[in-house]
Amino acid sequence: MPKATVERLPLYLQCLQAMGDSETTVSSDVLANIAGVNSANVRKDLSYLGSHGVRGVGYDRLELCVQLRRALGLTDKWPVVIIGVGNLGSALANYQGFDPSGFNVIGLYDADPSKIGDPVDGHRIKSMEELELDIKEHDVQMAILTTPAGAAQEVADMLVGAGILSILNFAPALLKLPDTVKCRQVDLATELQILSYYQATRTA
Amino acid sequence: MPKATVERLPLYLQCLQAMGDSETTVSSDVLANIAGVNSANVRKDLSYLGSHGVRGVGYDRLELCVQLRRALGLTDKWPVVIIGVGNLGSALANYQGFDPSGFNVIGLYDADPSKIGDPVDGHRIKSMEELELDIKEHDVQMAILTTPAGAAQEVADMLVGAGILSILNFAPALLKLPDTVKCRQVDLATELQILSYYQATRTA
DNA sequence: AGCTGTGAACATATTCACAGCC
DNA sequence: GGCTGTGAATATGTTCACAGCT
Repeated sequence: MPKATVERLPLYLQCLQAMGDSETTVSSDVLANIAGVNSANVRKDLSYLGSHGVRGVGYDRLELCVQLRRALGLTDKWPVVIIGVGNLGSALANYQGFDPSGFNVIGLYDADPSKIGDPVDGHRIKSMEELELDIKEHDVQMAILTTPAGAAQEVADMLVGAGILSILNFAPALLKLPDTVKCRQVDLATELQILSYYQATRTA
Repeated sequence: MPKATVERLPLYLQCLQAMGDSETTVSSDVLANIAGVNSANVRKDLSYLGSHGVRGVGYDRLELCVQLRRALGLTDKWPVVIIGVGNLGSALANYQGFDPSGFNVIGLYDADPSKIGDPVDGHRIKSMEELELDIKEHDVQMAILTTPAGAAQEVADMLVGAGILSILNFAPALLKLPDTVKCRQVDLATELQILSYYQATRTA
């Protein structure tokens, strides 16, 4: 499946879920409008699912959700760990969308001994030693990194050593990782700077 | 400038800044390695800056930083507002990277009357009425949206009405905006789901 | 009539490969 | 020798346009 398509599938899923149960059927045109994409693009993307829309009608909304979830590997819940329980880590820990999206936060970890044991959204913050054990015990493959930039690489190395294969990195630091590990970087400064470019170009 | 290039410029800037003052000169090869990009790609990207690297030597690091910042429209600081001071909004308010990145948080706003006046990182949370006034008074063009999903569209409409032209949206909701307004969506569930796809494909 | 699925056309992005300069 | 800048080649992504099904 093309990279560009993979990156749009969650968007379609989000659109379909947001529509609610009012519609049983959705056309590529309607979905395209909500998602802000060309309708041919939607059809081509969905064709990779081996999806079967009905000509003259559209796609069955619920069946399409199931197919999207299957294609994205969301049939079972992935266990994930969150490392670094500062403001951002706490914010993510409190996020209510993990479960419906297909993920299960199994633990929060921090290097600061004074935080260990503190409650956050039904969890108690655990130590880095426990992190390594938990990853191995629960076969965790995905980690969310919300440490300060300075600690990110060190933690990442440990995660990789423990068997983590996918990292979602919110720390403003570029990680050096083996290419067996997939990483997505979410960076506030980067996003704002991209907006800045278009904002500046507008007036120029 | 190509969209793909614009989205890489902040990355280069981040790499150059992270290098510190040890190097006065950088080759496309070195930068490419740190950024995880092909070196021809780096050179082509930088050629849009009207940059002048020196053959046989490379680029002057500091001059390149200046050129990148200029190209991204970061010569002056952009005033930005943050709307929705929950966990995530607080996390962003405490982020130390705004100033060096070229942004200046001028205010935090929340719809919840019980929060108004609370201190967060040197600011006091203000009301939505003040938001509208502040935007007009300071000519603010960029807003960061960290409200709950349910409130996002309503707030966005207000922002657009007040004159905001760029929105960085962390709320898990797709905004319907006039096409004069540029929006970037940062969505945790989406990012994890993309990782899920690659994680699942790995074993399949 | 209304929609999907898809080949063909087009557009964008990446990489190669090398001439040209320091 | 070592690097940049860039045309040409390739790869990827998007959109058009329409045949084909219901």
